[in-house]
Formats: sequence, C-alpha cells, structure tokens
Amino acid sequence: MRIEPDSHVPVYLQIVELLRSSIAAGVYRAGEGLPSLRVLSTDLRVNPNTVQRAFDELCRQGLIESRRGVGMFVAKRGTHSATARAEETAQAAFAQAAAAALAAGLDVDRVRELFESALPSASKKSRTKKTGVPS
Amino acid sequence: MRIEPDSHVPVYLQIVELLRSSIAAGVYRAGEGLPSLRVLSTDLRVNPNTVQRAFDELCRQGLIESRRGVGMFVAKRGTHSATARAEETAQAAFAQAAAAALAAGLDVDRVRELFESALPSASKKSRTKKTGVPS
DNA sequence: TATACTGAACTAGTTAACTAGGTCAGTAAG
DNA sequence: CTTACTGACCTAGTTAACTAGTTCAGTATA
Repeated sequence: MRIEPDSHVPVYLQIVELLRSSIAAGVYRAGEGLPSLRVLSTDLRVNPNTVQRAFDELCRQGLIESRRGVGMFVAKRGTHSATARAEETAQAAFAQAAAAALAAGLDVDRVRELFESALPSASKKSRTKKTGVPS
Repeated sequence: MRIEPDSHVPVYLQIVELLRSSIAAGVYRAGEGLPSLRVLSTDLRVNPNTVQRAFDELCRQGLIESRRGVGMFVAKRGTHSATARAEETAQAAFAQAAAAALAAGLDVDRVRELFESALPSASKKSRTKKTGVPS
C-alpha cells in the first residue's frame, strides 16, 4: 500500500491505515519499535509533521506508545487491537459500498458478483507487502 | 443517502454520487429534468456553488445535459451510463476494502464473512431510499 | 412588455490538510 | 562531557473544498 497524495483521503489517515495493517499483519510486533518519524517521512516522501499526526492518532487509539527520546513502540495488545480495527474498517467499507450499489438499483446477487470479481485483484495487491523491519 | 459535511469525501462528490445513483435507479429518467440548483441546495442544506460543481461533473461524465434558462436534464443514455458507473464504483470500493483487509493478515474466507455480514445493514439502508421506483 | 424562474460566472473569505523550516527536551553511546 | 539520534512543539505559508453573496444571461409565461 502506497501513499496517494491526490486521494481525497487525508495522507495522515492513509499512514494510520498503512501502519495499522502492518501491525495487524505482524510486520511490527508487540513491544517492537516502529521506524522513526524522520525515516518514515523520507521513505513515504511526506512531511514529518504529517507522520507525527499519524503517530498521534495511533497513540490515541492505543495501538502504539511513545517513549520520548527513544521512539514509538507497538502496545501490548496492539496486534489484537489492530486486527479488530481492520475487521471493523473492512466491514464498514463493504456496507457502505453495498448500500450505494443497492441504492443504484442493483440487486443483491449482482452486488455479490461484483464483490467476487473484485477479490482476485485485491489478492494480487496484498502479496509482496513486506518491507525492511528496523531493529 | 444523506450528505455528510464532516466526511473526508468532498460534499460535491457526495452529491454527484447521490444524483448518479438516483438516475441509475430510475428516480430521474432519460429526458426528465432534475431539481434546480437552488432547490437542491436548500434541500441538501448546501451552498448553490457546491451543487453547481456537482452538475458540472455530471455534465462532464455525460450523464446529464444543461439547457440554459431551463434546467438540467438526464441524457439519453444517462440511465445506462449511471448504472455502469455505479457498478464500476462498487467494484473498485470492494477491491480496495478487500485489499486492505488482506494486507492486514485476514484470510479470504474471513473477508467473505465480513462482506456477507455487511450485506443486511446495507439492504436496510437502501430500502428506505426507494421513493417511487417502478418495477 | 414584466416577472419569475433557470444555469453560469464571478469575487471574497474560511477551514482543514499539508508543506517547510526551525527549536526544544529526553535518551543512548562514544 | 559531546554527538547523534528520538519525539514534541511551534510559526508561517499554500492549496482544495466550501461558504456567502452578487451579477449576468437565457427561457417560459402571463
């Protein structure tokens, strides 16, 4: 998943989603450190302030914890919480897209067809996901 | 479908989506007129300029046509085009949500479960929407 | 003709998101 | 100690989206 500056979704929320799915997938495990503000900002080619805003949001959600002068670390129940939130997010997105399709007059079977036809491309995108994990 | 000013999706795009699904559902048929700029803006409690921006977008997409001094009218192939776009939009939304869920480590069967569990609530939302759609 | 609609087209101002750049404080290691 | 990292904080400026208000032009009807 890359950052799309031209999306109508704010970049800091895209970063929140990116880190949250990485935590859920086990790329960063409980107690481990995340890449630093400045490293992430250069990697994602984004302003450090934007990354910090994403960190703030993840702290607020309890997924990560800050140790001043050291770095950001995945909270104890971070992996579990991230997975739960990923499921909620996906379900909400499915519900919204399905509601829009039904409102446009499509029937339920057609909506199921569209979902199934969307799955293969989604699987391809989710494959080569692993990036370097810092110590 | 209501307008949500606090959504990260621009209001004018929400209006585009709203009108497009109404056209696809047959609420406004080919050749028929849409509510005027000022009527829509007061109904949706939105600035007229924002509605006009939505009209511009729908004109650009070829779903509606403008008759200056008269109003906006659904294009000849408007219903068909709107349905096609609704399917594309739904499929893209499904693909994106599914890709995010898979990237978070969920397996395909779990993603299907989330989709199926989202369908009932989506159906409920679309029921109260039908204000006069013939069979 | 007058009037009451319609879309189109401006200017001006606000807010959220983002960028740019810097500073300060805490931590770890040489 | 110094050096080099870390997050936290701050000001200033830009852009897109939206609001507010007005004006102009085309159309229909009485």
